[in-house]
Amino acid sequence: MRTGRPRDEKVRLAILRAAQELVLEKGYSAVTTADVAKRAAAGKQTIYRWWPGKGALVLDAFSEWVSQAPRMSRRKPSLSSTLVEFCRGASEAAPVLRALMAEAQFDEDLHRRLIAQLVRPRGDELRACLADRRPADRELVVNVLSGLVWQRLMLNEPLDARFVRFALRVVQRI
Amino acid sequence: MRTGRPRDEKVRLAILRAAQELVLEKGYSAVTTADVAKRAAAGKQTIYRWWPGKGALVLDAFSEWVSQAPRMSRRKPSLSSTLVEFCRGASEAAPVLRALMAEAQFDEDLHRRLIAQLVRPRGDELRACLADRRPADRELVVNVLSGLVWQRLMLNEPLDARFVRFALRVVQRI
Amino acid sequence: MRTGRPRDEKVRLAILRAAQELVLEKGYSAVTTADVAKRAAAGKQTIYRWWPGKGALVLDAFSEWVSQAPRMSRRKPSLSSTLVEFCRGASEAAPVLRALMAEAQFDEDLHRRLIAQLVRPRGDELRACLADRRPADRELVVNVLSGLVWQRLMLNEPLDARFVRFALRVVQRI
Amino acid sequence: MRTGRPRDEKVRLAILRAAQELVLEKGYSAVTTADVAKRAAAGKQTIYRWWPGKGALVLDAFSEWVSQAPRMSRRKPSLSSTLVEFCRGASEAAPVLRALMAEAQFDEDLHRRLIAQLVRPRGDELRACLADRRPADRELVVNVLSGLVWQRLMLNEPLDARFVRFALRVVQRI
DNA sequence: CTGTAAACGAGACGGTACGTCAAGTCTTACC
DNA sequence: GGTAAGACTTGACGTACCGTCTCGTTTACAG
Repeated sequence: MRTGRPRDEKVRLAILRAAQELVLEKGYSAVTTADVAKRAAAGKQTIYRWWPGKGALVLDAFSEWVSQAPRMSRRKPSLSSTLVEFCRGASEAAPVLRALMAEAQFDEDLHRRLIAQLVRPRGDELRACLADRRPADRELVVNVLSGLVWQRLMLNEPLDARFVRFALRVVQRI
Repeated sequence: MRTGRPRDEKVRLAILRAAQELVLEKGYSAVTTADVAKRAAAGKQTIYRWWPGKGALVLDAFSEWVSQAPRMSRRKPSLSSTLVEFCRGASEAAPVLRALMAEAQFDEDLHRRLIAQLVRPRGDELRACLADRRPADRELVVNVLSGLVWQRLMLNEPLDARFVRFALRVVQRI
Repeated sequence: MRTGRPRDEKVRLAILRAAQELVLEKGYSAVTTADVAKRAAAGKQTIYRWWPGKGALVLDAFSEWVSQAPRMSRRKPSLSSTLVEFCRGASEAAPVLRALMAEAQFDEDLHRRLIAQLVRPRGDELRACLADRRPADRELVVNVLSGLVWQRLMLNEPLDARFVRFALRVVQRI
Repeated sequence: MRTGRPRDEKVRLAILRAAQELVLEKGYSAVTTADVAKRAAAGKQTIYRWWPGKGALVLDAFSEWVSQAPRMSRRKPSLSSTLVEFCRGASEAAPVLRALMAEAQFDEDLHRRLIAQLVRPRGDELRACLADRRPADRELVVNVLSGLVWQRLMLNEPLDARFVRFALRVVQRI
């Protein structure tokens, strides 16, 4: 049986919400774990008990945010609509995504989490839209598309409609 | 006319060499400007007088390194040989490139320098190999290739021969 | 009438024993209430329910220890033998006594407890050996002797036989 | 030759003054190194560069304070006047002295500093007043007097005129 | 040859974030 | 209501790195 005081879900949510708000307000690098604790009316120690650092915390905060917009559609979505939606989300969260990917370059653990929580799921979504392609082609397309998107993010170029058309044109050629 | 003591070229080179050595030995994030100054038998101030920070310094250090292997060939190189060479270089310097691109996400100025000194030149090299393609296609291919490479770097996946074959296959389809 | 579960004497003793052991093993300041709880297989709350803090707990732990060596002698003991015994005890427990007196300087409540449980009883023992002196002299001697001992403790100087001779010489002069 | 930027005397004094002021205002344990740094408009690191911690800093701050009241008298002062002066100073600074002696019980280095900077000098002053006594007696008296004073401090009892008379009576008997 | 002005090595400095630690309180389920 | 377990808030701690500053010294060029 589990003993001791159970983890307080309200505190967990308050921390995630505070992290998200602060990052949106001031940007990733201007936020400190102490700021988040303050805003969440929590102790710094509580944050460090459950997350290894700012990166993993912010990643969780935005992972939950993404998950709150569930993909309900029962039917297989089209590639183009998925890509549009994909770029819209990435565009909104661009500063956070850039910061997380950057931080992950300095932090092996965060790198793993980032891939598992953000990179892979998005790849899988794309893959799901390409069920009718041959497996080898599918990987090609997924790699090219996500490569284009991440490059665009890191080079701080817009992920707009023009980009989506560009990407789709590339894919049709393959 | 400029008066005062002129900049000491030996010092400049010692700093660049020290930066390069230390980054190769301990990795980008484990090196501080103070470390570089110490190793180069220079003062921290001398570093900050000529570079805005660690990022720009390391970028310069590795730009010079890259330039030391000049592309001598007078004749237009093939895309595949260029890509092979490209990946070989990127693979060797992968940890530094990852760190610089990451740091650039937090530093507007470094971001500009990185694009001007590393990203754009490499794009131009690729473009030069694609002189026979239609301009629109050329951009497509350059984008896709550099997207694939940077993604590979940031996800810490190998830029090996298998990857080169993969990339070339993609390009041939376009 | 008292309701609810009565205080568990075994727990009380386990806590006191754990506190004593740990303080002897690692020293007062290296021990935390959490450590004591762990060793005693008790909860931190149980400690804080019955003692205001580490200081009072350790004081109790060592008060009991001291009391376990009860002074049985029915006849009035001599000053010199009392002093010898006094110094022997103080010497053994010196680190704890130093720490408790130190802690008491930052904690009003512990200060009172320390005086009531350790300082005053020892003064009274001395007083009992000086029944044949004039009251005013008696206070003089008690003050001088306990002053010498506490000073010796706080300055971390030995309370050895040489010191006892020294102290007795002082007293004979008064 | 001394190289590098020399230590800034103004900063050193600002830190000592800030430490002294804050300790007098809020009491030793309510003051943190960060507070002192803030008040002195200094960096925390600057404090830790020159002092091992709060204890040594406060000790220095009050050592200087004591030294600013120099004993100018060329002629040998009387024991009683020295003792009066002694008690007056100890009485004023009582809270700080108690805290420092307490802290020193947990900190070997501070203990040494405290003895060298405060305990020994005061003992020497007393010794100087007892030049006409036999050496063995002298030590006796010095020990008894300082023992009485420190005990009085640690037990938080007043070092008033009554105490001085008491102490002098003791000494005359020896 | 001499004065001036910038470069330089050394390292102190103010500032800020970090991650850890202990103290004391609170919340479960069990007894 | 006592108890074990352990999560919680709070706040000090000491460290690390950043970029600036302030010394004394060195080096070129100007007068």
